[in-house]
Amino acid sequence: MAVTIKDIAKATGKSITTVSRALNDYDDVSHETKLLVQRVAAEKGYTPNLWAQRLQKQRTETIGLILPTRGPRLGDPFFGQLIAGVGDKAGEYGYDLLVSTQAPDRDEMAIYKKKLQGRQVDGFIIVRTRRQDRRIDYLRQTDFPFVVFGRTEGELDYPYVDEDGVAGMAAIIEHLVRLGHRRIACITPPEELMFATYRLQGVQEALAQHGLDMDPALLRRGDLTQRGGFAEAQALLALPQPPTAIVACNDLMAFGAISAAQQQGFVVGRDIVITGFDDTPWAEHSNPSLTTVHQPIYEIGNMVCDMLIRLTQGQSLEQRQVLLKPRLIVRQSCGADAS
Amino acid sequence: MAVTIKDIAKATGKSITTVSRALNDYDDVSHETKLLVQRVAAEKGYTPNLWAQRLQKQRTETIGLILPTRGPRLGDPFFGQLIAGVGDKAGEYGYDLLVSTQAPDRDEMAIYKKKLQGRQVDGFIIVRTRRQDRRIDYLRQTDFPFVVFGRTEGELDYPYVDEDGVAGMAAIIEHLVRLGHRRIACITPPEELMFATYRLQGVQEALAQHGLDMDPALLRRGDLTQRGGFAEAQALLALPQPPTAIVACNDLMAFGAISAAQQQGFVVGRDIVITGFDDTPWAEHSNPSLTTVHQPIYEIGNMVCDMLIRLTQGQSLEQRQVLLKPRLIVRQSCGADAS
DNA sequence: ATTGACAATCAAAACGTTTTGGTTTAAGAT
DNA sequence: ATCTTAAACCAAAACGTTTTGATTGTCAAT
Repeated sequence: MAVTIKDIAKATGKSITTVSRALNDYDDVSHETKLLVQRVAAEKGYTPNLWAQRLQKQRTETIGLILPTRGPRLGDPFFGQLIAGVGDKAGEYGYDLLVSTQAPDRDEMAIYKKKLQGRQVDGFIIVRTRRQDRRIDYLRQTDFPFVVFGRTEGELDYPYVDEDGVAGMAAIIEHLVRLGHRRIACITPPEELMFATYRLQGVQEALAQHGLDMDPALLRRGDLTQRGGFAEAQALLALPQPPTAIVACNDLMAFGAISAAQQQGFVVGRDIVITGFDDTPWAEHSNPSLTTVHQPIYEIGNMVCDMLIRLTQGQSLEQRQVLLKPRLIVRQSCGADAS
Repeated sequence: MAVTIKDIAKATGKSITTVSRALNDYDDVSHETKLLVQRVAAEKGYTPNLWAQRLQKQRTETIGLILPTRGPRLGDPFFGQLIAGVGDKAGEYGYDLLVSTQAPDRDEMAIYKKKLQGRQVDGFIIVRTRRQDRRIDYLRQTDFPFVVFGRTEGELDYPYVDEDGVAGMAAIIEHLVRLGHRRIACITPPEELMFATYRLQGVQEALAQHGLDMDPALLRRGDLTQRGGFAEAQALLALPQPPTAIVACNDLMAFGAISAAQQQGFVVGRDIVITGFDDTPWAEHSNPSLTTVHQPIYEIGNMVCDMLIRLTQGQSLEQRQVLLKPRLIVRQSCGADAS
């Protein structure tokens, strides 16, 4: 059936030891033997059995990514780009990417435990961090390699890559205040997510710096989906004193808010301005194009994967903790000209 | 370090054979021994080493999904939903999902070969089929399990799930013709993709049934991205005799076409109508909401994964080849009232 | 007392590969 | 001729688990 190292040994007249050492370029195997073994292996289509290798070498060369959601929410381009970034970098190193989705009937921590205790992955990438994140607590407690896209509350003594959401949202608020907006609403993510805290903090601090208090009625809790953004924007626009600006904490919710505004006859960018956060690939080409904060999700995927693989290979990281500077992208949804 | 079966054997005073058979519920192990072994294993946090199991059992319980693209294009909700559908179903069976990214260039087959020859997966899910698809040719030739989302040219003697793109596009054309449109443009996918052929066939046959020929100037080749749809719609709208309707073969390109039309001052749904295909989660909430053909990508992901796992477990499939009936979803982008 | 059946357990082999440490041969130095 | 060294190769053990087939002890029937 499948070609094994024994088949190559038989065909070459060498021992399985020599075949193995020839294929792995040991210096105590002659050049002639190496060429012979490698030729025969290629002819017969021999590929090492990975399970046998992993068992013997006690290495998996596999990255674990457990997506903290399931179902159609994975249509959110955030996840697609992240998987792309992680997957492409893992592929460069010859590592595998093991993806799991989180079903509601399955205990999240059980999945982590099973893969860790079964030594199925060399490390995990953690995404969409919560303020108190038991995933991170567990991995620290077991001293198992991981890298985080995001941060948590408390001691940040683990490697992470994050974008400065405080500064990003502050940049948006400052831009809107400069445009003359004083009644600014905010649609935030679910509060257990750590980035919700940072982004709201950025909004509130920037408002305070301009002597503006946020009217509590202008603070809505969204669920990161377009549908959620649509619903919250409808509620905001129905207020006795509706906002002149809606600051959504991610692009998806901003798209939903734009739809809600447009359906009520508002011209977005003139009658009301709406902003997002992420700069998903779609933001530039939507109508109107979306003002947002650029977050290089694909590149972050590359970075966290690179860091994790280096960690699992015993290499030191040049930077253990990276906080990316946000970049404000001004487009039509806040009134800028098409560009 | 990690708890092995030897540790449990030592702690229980039983042989490793008995421990294994107790954990795997063999009927020749006493109930008392089973309880003892299972208790000790739980206390010590024992999880079997998966590589050892896979080596011994010659089973991987892993599904291979090699996404035929790289980089930010994975932000396309098609891929996110597919991964969700496959991942959720794999999780239900306790199977792993191994995701790789690889553009369809000359290295593509090397990844398939490596995973197949290394017995790293039990089977593959193939997506975004081409008219001549060397992936499918290779898997058939090697008699390796796979299930396809889509079809190819020629003999369809493999298990697949697809949606009837001919009928779906025909339904759109008929709807537009009924609305009075006679100058209908079409933005197709790259022609090597098999579904491009089916969808264009649906367009052309439906037009012919109404005595309409497609003006070659109204046939544009897109690349499935929003940006591509934008560019093609711009070209179409710049024609001396622009179309009154643009039929895009996927939602992303339709969104791009909508943006292009709106930027030129057209009211989509009144001045021009635009349709898509997929019914991505965003189609309903965009502005205007998009008329499209529903394609249950998440459910298809479930189905192909289910079929593949059954195949790898030696079960027969109730249906080896599923052609889903399309469902036309009429929304505002073709002039329907908001609903 | 002997034999047969059954419950329960266990040693050994197996899976495919890598690594450790041993063996053999040939060449060069003494 | 003898000893040493280096090149090249190989047998055995190892990795952790599962499966096969053997063994042991007990009980019931003859």
